[in-house]
Amino acid sequence: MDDDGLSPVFGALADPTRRAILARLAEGPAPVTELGRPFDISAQAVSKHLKVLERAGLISRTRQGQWRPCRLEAAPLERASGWIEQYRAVWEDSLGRLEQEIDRIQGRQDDATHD
Amino acid sequence: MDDDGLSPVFGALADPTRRAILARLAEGPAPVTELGRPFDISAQAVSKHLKVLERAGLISRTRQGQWRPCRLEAAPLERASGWIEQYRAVWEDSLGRLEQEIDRIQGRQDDATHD
DNA sequence: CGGCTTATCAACCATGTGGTTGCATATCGG
DNA sequence: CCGATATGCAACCACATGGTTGATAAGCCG
Repeated sequence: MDDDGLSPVFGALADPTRRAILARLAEGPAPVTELGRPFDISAQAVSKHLKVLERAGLISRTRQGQWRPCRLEAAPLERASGWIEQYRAVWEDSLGRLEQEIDRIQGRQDDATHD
Repeated sequence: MDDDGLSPVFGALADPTRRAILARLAEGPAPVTELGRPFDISAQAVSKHLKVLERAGLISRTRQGQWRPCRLEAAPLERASGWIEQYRAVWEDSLGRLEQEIDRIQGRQDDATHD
């Protein structure tokens, strides 16, 4: 199967808390406590979210005193975007063509019945 | 929380089988049996994948005789792409700037210690 | 050293996923 | 109506997720 590591990336993106964390991280690195502040969850839950993001390669963590600042790693986002962009033609142009195709096939069935 | 339904979409994308199904569907509608043919899984497993895709709004199913042809619905892909594209600047341009920022902060700490 | 903050690890629980098998249903085609 | 095909539903299993609480390690600061 063609898995260039996109599954963990999309999986990490499939959670609003993690998407919000990435949004915050886009403005610059931040330690765990600050990342979790907006959410009504424990620090441990935040830590688990970060682990998911890290396994997907979306963030990297360094040590700085007792803080572990997280940094956004955008490369996986670029690959994910590239995958979706394959379908840009579908939603921009070919979608109407596809629908017409279906109508054509269904129309042919109608012809066969009432003729 | 800002959840405009992107979580199910990314969740559906987080599986290589489902991504392959979408790839096949991009070429046109197809019934369940044909969608499952390339994979070494049961028809029921395919059906469950399709249910996940359907709940995410990525496909729609119609009835045509005993077949239930699936059709790709690209709108959620467009929204997902839009979300990721927010970060294009990060991986295209600002990434280096971000790294420099970190180096600057760390450098300032070094200054404080050895000065 | 002792205490505070930061952050992670471990165990637990409920739920979803990804697969299976078995059964039910619907439709075509004799 | 009967049988074959296409598809869905339900139950089950193993495992991951997303949350909790409790304990623990690592750093700062007094």
